[in-house]
Amino acid sequence: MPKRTLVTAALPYANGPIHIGHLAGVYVPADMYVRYKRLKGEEILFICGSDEHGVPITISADKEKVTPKAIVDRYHELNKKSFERLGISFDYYGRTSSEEHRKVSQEFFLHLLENGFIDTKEEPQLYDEEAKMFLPDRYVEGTCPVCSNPDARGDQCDNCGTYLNQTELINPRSKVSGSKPVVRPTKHWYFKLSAFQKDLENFIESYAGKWRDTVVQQARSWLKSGLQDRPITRDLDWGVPVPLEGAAGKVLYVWFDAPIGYVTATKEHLPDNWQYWWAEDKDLEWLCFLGKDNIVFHTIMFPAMQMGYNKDGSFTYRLTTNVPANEFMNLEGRKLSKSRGWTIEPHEILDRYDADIIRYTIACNLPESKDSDFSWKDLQAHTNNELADILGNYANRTLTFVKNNFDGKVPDAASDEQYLNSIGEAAKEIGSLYEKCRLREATAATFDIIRSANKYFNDHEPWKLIKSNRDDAAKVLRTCLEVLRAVSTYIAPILPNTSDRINGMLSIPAGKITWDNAHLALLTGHAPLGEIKVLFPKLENEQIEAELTRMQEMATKAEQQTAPVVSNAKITIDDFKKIKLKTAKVLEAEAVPKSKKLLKLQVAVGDERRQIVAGIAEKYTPESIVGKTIVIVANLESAKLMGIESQGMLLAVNDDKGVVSLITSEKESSDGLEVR
RNA sequence: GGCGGGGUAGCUCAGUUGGUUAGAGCGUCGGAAUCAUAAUCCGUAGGUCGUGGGUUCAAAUCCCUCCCCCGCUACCA
Repeated sequence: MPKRTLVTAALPYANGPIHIGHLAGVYVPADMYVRYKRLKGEEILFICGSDEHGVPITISADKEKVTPKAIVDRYHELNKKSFERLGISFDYYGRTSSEEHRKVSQEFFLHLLENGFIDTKEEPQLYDEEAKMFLPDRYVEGTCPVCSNPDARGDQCDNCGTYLNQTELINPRSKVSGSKPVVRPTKHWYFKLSAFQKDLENFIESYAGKWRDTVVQQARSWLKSGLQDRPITRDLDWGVPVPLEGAAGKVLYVWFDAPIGYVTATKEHLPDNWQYWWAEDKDLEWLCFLGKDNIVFHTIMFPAMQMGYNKDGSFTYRLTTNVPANEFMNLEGRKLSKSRGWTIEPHEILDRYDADIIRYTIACNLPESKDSDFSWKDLQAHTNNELADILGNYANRTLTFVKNNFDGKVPDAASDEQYLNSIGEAAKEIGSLYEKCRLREATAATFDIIRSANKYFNDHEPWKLIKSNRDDAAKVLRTCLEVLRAVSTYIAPILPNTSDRINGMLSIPAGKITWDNAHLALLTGHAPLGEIKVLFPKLENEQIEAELTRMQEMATKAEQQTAPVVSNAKITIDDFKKIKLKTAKVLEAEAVPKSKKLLKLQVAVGDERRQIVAGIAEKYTPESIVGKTIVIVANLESAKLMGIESQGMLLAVNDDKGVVSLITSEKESSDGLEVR
């Protein structure tokens, strides 16, 4: 069988639009790789699709009072469209809510069950008697047992950050009916991940030194900690139903069914031939493009699932042969965050910007070895200084020169083979960078070729030759045109639209030229060229400023929406009198172990001694606070923070970066005095 | 808190089996040229390689401390 490569890109979660971070981490690099391979004439299949199950989607649906299907339909279509507009050239873009995916996932589950890698466990879980359903973590709210926040979620308390088990919540309430849920035993299915410890260690070590270091290290880190069996079912009605008797209301956990989506999509695309891309075969490679948050699922979880499936020998899945995971891309120096309004979504900006300039800016800043940054000024700089000035201007000066001096026809002259061959050599180097998934370097090296072409034009001064020796000028321009044609191939993985546009101006049909023959002289003398168009108009400062302003506005708006509602209602003096503020002298202070922010203080309030736990450790050391006279709220209900009782609260000036300064009394005053 | 990754020129990033004056692109400054979207080409300046220590004849590179950023994770390696 011929050597072939399956490329998958992590399935975007259909609970929102993809953003520029996804593009940089996964889809642009995957697409560049795939397009390169196609130009090499290699057999390749590029698979992706929407990941459409899981609790966050049902929560969004509840919030909007629509069905989960309505949510995933919306974002599936939106994202699919965005990918098309960006030229991400999937061979097939599936979705995990499809009927085929249900079948494939259930078959996978049953096969693992038969092979003995799935267990069941009974465990207590909260059940909503009114809604008649078990409640997944996030469907329960209640009082946090650690910090007493009344609105902690079943999986985590947003106030103190503690991860919780839903049964730990005090006064739990169902988000579905509002009623108080009861604890009931429920059965869940577990994948025996622990059984694959040894096999996975061998698997990962066999790729040590070949895969990116960060990927191997991350996987090792998981293995070192010892693998635990993981639950693969949840009580939910949105997802792939567990195909067993007595499993009503149980669906497969999204982490289990999502990677199977790669198989499903292949099957839907090639119903009769999908095994060609999935059956173990030394000539078949499988590359998983994904972001760093996804490494564990593709190096540990899914390989283990495949190993379990393969055990009986009826079908042997190809395990991944490379996981070129990327780090994250920040935006204007800050982390991307949809909830903070700090994001760029392709469907928003593709009306204003050529997809290729976005692809190029991303390609120049791929977060291959560490987090990188996307900024509008950077987009402007790359567009104006490189795309317009180096590539666009090279095309323009060459074509215009031919138009003005050679009647707009390819000069009928021999080209400079030595120079063309040197370009062919450079392209070989670039090819090996693509093979190694060093795509940012490949991008830079590609533009070095175009820089050399500008230099060639300069050095040979055809504008002088045309007056003294027309034949020599013809040779130079013929060469420059051939180089432009070659360049249109070399840029195709990065700038597919631009490549087509250049081919159009050269009047050559796309498709006949390969990566390996692109440097050969392939034009025909006297062939007329097409209409010359400017490839990249420059981006003006005003336009970039407008984008920055727009982003600030979005962020401000998001902040206002999420900011806690501060009541503007006036309070009476009597209300204020309810709060007893007193001075207190700090006698002792120590850091609370295992906490970042907390200090445990012993304070004197008059004759009384109190213990107060305060979140000021990031700004104050225990030593620096001992002896200070501070202000506390003396009649606050006591609370437990990290299991330590706190009898009161101290006052301090806060800003968004945390506590800035304690409120102390200006003059030395004794403790226990009232503050008014 | 634990684990993993990162902290190198104004900006975005390369660079570790330790070894001559630490690299690239962009930006800066100067020059050449004028075919071209004033676009190109050549040259210049600019870094105590996060901090503090250690190993070594020699450290951006190896070891240790600490600080900062990112991801994963949560009675836990």
